[in-house]
Amino acid sequence: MSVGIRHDDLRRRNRAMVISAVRRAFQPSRTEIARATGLSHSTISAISSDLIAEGILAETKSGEAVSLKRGRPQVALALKPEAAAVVTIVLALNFLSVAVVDYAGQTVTSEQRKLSTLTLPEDELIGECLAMVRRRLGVAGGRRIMRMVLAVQGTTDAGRRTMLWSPITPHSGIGFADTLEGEFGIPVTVENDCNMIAEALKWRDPERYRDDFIAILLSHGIGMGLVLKGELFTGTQSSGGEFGHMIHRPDGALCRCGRRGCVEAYAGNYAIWRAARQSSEDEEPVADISDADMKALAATARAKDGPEREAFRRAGEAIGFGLGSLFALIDPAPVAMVGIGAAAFDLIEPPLREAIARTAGGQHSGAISFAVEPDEVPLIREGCAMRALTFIDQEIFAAGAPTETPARKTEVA
Amino acid sequence: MSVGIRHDDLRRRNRAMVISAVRRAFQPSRTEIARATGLSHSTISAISSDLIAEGILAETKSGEAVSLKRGRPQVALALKPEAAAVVTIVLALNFLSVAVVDYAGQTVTSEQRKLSTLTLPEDELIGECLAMVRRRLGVAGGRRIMRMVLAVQGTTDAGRRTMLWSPITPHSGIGFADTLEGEFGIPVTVENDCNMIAEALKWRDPERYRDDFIAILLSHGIGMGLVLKGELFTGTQSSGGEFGHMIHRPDGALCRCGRRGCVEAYAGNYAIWRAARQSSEDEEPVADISDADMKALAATARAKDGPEREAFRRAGEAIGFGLGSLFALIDPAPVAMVGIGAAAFDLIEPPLREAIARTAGGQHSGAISFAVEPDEVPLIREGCAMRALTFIDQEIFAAGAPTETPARKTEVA
DNA sequence: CTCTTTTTTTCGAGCCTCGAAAAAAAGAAT
DNA sequence: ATTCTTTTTTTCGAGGCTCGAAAAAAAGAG
Repeated sequence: MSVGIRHDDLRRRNRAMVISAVRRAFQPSRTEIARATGLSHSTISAISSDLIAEGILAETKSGEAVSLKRGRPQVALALKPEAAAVVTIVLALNFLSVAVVDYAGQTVTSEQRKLSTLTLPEDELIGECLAMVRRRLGVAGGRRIMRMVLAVQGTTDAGRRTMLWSPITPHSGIGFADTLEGEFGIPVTVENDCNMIAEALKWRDPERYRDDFIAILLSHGIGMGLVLKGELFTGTQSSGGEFGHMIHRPDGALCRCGRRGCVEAYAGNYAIWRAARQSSEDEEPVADISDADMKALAATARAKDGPEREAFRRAGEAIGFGLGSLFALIDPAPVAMVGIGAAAFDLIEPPLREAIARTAGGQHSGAISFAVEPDEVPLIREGCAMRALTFIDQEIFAAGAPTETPARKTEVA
Repeated sequence: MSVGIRHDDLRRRNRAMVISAVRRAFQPSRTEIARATGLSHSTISAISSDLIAEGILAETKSGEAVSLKRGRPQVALALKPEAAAVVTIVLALNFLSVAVVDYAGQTVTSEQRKLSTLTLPEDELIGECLAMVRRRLGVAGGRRIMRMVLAVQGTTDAGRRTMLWSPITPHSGIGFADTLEGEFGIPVTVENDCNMIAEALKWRDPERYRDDFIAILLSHGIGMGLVLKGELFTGTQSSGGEFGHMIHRPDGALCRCGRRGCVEAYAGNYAIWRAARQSSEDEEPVADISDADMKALAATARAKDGPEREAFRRAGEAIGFGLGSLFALIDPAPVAMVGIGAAAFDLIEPPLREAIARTAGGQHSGAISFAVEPDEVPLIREGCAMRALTFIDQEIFAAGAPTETPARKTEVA
């Protein structure tokens, strides 16, 4: 049962509202914040002057944005870039990327490289992450890093501290959060990559991706990030939302997860590849397929009506029926198709729409809109950054300065 | 974006917390409320004395519950039955039931009868509801009815004012809420029956049905009520959660909804009936099957291994794969099987568990626990009552009396 | 009949938000 | 150039709310 509201919670929550309003809007004035939050001008004035004094917000002289109206001009408030910084770590198949992002959301420094995640021993995989973070922290100088977020394909535990399982490595149960916190002394969470994509879309296009939407990652496997009623949906015991492992055909094609008939076993890159080569559905999935190979496959499918086109058709059908089942549960919502598979969405869309129209969930299937974004890595990185920054907003800065005690010396025994 | 907390919201929310704590616990003392809400004793004292003065709560002298400890004995607080009352209306296939329930949750008067919902014209169907409510209100005397809730199979609109579609009647888009409000001048909502079952389970066994669980109604059709993170899950455009219309086998058996391959097309009573008679999967579903017939079918299936047993096996399989897909999305959770179909759960469970074990969502399928409750009507009624009562708690009584102003004369010019 | 223990109420302090009024900072009008 | 308007922002006192500490209440124990 949720707990009552203490008196001091009030300030904390309203501070959080103000910070959130500033992050959401582009440099709003105090008046705009008052309107957005429904709080009075006096309250906004008091809170914002506190936040400025604490170095969290700053007034921007900048634009002078030529006021066409008369009256006292509005003073724009902005997040102070130096107030904090965060580290994002994106770990994908054969790929690692680290960035430092300031409090206003600008990237300070970043690095990325290829590495063989499938063959690397566990300690070396972790070592590569640590080394890259260490290098970037060196470059980022004396910034006050307050949070790190690591995104990875696969499932995490509910506390978002451990990668339970991932297709990018044979190792499971890697406690990234503990390791990184031990090394750098900064709070860390481990997040599902598709959830971060969904988070990023919310910030990129809040008009379209507002309360309810679905991000589907079409890649070697199939992932999903789901936002319901404005909140990122996560499972109760894990990161949840394993759209790729909904059952498309009971006892059907062999999936990478070892079961049969999952959506992914028809729509993942390896499944399309397998079907295009007219291999048996019982054949073990291959480990990795290059983007170039998948593009070539799509080109062949576009050129002539052969097994390649049929493979994409079956992929679209699987996703269509999967979405139909999902929509039966949650009602139709906008969909973003992300990842290399989205580059072949022209092949997938017609059978997908045909399939979804044959389901109860796809009742108004014509009205369901799909957006396409083939490059997932920038989205994942943005999602990590926004997640880390909003954590600082809500959990650290909203709490305010530790009620004077001007010079407290922490003893280290 | 959610709105800031005004100062007067504070009291309202904490009053709601106190009322909710009293409804949840059995006659708690002020001390127990303080512990449950995390608020201070002084605050609880102030709020509860207000609520007593307003006639919402009352101290119970009753039990004297032999205090074994020394010290000032705790004074139990209880909801005052006369503070309000609600009307519940349960509309099911060929069945109508109305009850008046007092603020403490005790049934004051109730009535139920059979009627042919499938053949009744729309206005007569509505007329029967109105007449039964009118009769019960007559019996209930001068109680302050503050809310009505009508539960019905099928989908409602997001505002819960209109029954969009229901299998119990050929008519669609019936605006029950407007009609009832127009007739009785009391706020009304229209709810999905399975959602009310889930609501009731939360109150009946809060240990088991706490944050995440699933209620599945096995009846002529298949319905679901889903609770996630303690909140009843509803779709964004409708009542949502159409588990029965997730796709089990693409292009498979003909469903009552007109599509093919839905879970319901294998696991609904009509589907089991159709399969047991070895009819084609293309055969139009029959309109209704009596409970006695279904029980006889189950008895035959138990007695010998024939098409009847196979029909139940396929039903279990469909539900198992459906749950597997659902669990892929939300992680496994406790399940309650409700309705006449649950009386044959012994036939359904083994193939269900076998199927779910073959899905990624059913990873720890042995640990998934099923409870069985064949009689759904009392659950639906309880759910309606609790939903109506908690609405009064949160939205009406939490707001408090209209700030004294002992004799304010409103001028009408 | 006087302790001890536990629950409940009372009371003053400290915050917080709000509305009204004042101050500030411009453009428009004279 | 100076005086209106207009709009934004700050200031200030009032009113509420919760909290902790202390007091009061209501028992059982000794």
